[in-house]
Amino acid sequence: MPELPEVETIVRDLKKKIIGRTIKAVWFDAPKLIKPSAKNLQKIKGLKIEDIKRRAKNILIYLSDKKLLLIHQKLTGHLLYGKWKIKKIQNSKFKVQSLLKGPLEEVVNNYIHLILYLDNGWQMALSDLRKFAKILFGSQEEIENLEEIKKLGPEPLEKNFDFKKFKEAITKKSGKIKQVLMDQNVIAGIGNIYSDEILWEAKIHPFRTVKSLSEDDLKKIFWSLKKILSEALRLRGTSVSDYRDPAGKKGYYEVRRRVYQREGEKCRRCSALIKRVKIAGRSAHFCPKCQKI
DNA sequence: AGTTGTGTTGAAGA
DNA sequence: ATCTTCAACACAAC
Repeated sequence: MPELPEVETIVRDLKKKIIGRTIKAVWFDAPKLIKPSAKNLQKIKGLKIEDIKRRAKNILIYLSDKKLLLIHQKLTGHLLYGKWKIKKIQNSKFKVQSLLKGPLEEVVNNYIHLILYLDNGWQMALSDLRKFAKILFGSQEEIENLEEIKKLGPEPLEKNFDFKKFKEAITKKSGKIKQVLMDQNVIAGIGNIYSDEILWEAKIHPFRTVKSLSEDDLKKIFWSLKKILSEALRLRGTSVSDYRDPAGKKGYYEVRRRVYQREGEKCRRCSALIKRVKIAGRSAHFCPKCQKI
């Protein structure tokens, strides 16, 4: 599940590889993922990759001719950089196969549904097991001005995101703190993994309402947010299930996890057993002893 | 072997 | 408006 640290890792790695390259051809087998239409994506041929940025969990690939390719990897998508061949098997079926040995051969990297062929003989591909990803191709102006992009909350790792901005953002919403932290229009880039991790670090129960939080509680959450997200970014993200970097390799935050998917294991602070409960259809992990209501 | 969990987002329902 | 539920999809685990 790519959240801010994972998406940022992908963007930074891709920057080193594909900026300056021209797209020679495009292949895909899941046209439903592509908006406004898959046919329209053919117009990407011949365009040059000028820059890559991240906004929330979106990857923005800036192209020549003032065009923009937006990719949201959703749950199981991740961009890869490598070389593949499309192998035909009987009755018009086919299989995408990595030509490079190593991590790219791993099963999680073999749900390729989009390939951009670059002018250096390499390719950028999207692997997405569940086919939830969103691919948007259009003019820079058109995509940057989409309501869903414009209404996104502030970027939490930016230097100018201070406690004042955090408090402003978080207190404009009501509800449980975990849900508010995951709201992309409050703060951009936090999902299920890091909301659990941040609240454990801050010793705040995920069910606490924003209204019930003291100034001191908010400060603890703010500093935990900065600490956890930057640590996860430094460790190149979490690969509990299918996230991989563009080389197909895992992130290292997995081994440092405090609570996420550690139900029944010992709390790293007090040795109580980590609990998992449902909140609005998704699971929240927390320590029942350190994180009191 | 059918059911459930997985977790992002937008849309639909209440 | 604001909340919750669901659908999109594939696979593992039970």
